[in-house]
Amino acid sequence: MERETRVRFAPSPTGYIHVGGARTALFNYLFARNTGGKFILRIEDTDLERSSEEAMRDILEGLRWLGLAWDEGPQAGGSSGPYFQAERIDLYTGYMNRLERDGMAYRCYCTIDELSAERARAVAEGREYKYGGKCRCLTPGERESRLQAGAASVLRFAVTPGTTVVDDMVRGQVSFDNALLDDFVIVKSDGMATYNFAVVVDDALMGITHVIRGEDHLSNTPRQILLYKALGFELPRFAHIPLIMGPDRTRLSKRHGATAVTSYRDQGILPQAMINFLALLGWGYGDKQLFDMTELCDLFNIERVNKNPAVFDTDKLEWMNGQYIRAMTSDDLFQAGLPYLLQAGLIPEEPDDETVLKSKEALKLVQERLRYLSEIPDLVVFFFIRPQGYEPEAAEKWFTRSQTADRLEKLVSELQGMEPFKAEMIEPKVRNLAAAEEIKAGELIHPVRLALTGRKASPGLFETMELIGCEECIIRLRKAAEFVRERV
RNA sequence: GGCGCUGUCGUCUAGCGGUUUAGGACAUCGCCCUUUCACGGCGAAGGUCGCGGGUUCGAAUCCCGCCAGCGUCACCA
Repeated sequence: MERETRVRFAPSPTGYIHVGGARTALFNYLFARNTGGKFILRIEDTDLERSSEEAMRDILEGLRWLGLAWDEGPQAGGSSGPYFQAERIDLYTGYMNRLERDGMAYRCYCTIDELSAERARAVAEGREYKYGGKCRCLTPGERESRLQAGAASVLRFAVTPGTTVVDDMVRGQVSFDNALLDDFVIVKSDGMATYNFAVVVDDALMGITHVIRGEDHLSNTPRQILLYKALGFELPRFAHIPLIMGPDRTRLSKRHGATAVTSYRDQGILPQAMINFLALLGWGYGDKQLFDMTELCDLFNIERVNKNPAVFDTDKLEWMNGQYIRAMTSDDLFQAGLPYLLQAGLIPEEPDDETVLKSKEALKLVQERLRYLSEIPDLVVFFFIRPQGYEPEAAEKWFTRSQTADRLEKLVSELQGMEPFKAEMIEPKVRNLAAAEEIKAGELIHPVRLALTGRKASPGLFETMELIGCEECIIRLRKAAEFVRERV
């Protein structure tokens, strides 16, 4: 029996969660579910300067919204905590000391100023900069005297010559010459472990079996492998997934507009659509385009992740969102649309049954034209509020002749007292009137639509009329007739 | 600059030496449906598979070189 797979998503709470991070989290999640393993969330919050409570909340909220539930981590608990790196710092000291004692790491007394001067010099001379290993050659005596003097120091890992190969599940074998790695810092002068050191210890202690992360970490991997070996930890499998880029093919950033997961939520992207879209960025399964989470968990396979970076293009996301919106039940659509109706002030905080019913009907009528939930208010206003004006372009076309006013009024008398006021009964009335007037149905339908909705486009006219209601239709038709007369 | 990764329609991708006149999806355009807008259906356009060599009877698929893009080179994670 193989060891249970354990993967982790380890964001640092230095900013909101963006689509790239979400995609990394998703692939980890899918891998865990696919292999029957555990998905762990660890917060890398050791950079107190840049970490914030707010970013933390955004990350948790974003993951939860996407449905990427973590098996272990903040608010979920687990037996390999703590899950905040800031609370794990004591765990590192033993390992630091061991490396130093075993001579695999050494104290370096070079100051930041010295080093940056050295680097500046190298850059000025067009050489590449690499730490020279000056302090590696300190004699025991020199070390002792610096220690006595209480000089500040960092701990550097003593890289030994050779080649380190990363056996990557998506990229295959990638080898690095150790000579190109300088003696990197593993403990900062304040005693805190650096990222490279901390991840290794954390991942090892948490029993992480597969490290799935962005390709930007690939070049750090040989250093980490060296550390795993030095510490005697079992190596995890690595999988470096391609980066997500902006349309200009540079790494996606705020510059490219909306990249925050929560901003898509606010625009009314459904989490299922976001998940589906993200999954298809770097992964695919034949010609199939639409996958729900269950299918994804079932079919996901890290070996099928492709190596090339993908451009984040929301066209397809919008289409997918439309697909998912159309697949919603009336109740689900109402629940999802409610915040938008509320925010637009179209319905009260605690709507009565009649309003709820009407809202559901309205949403049903616009369901197939939605791409974002945020489009809802604009598409349904006229069901709730009498039009305040008419789209000029449409008025120009349909509201220019006095006959139109006559016809609108004739329709009013047709409609008066109609009972029940149903689409299938309204339709013949309108069509018959058009016939009687010897005009095509459209010639009447268009002005009526404009009169009732103020728009040139709307859901089917007869269904729209039914929902607006007989009385209100009559009022609107009369107002429009009046408007036309004044205009001509 | 060193190192590393990547390179198939505008975008996401299928393709793993022959059944490929390179397939699908989004976007675009056209037609149909139709009271409008959508939805849906049908169809079109769009790729000299980064470029150049080679291997092979045969290459998008294998090899080499080049070019381009990206990533990474911190006491940041």
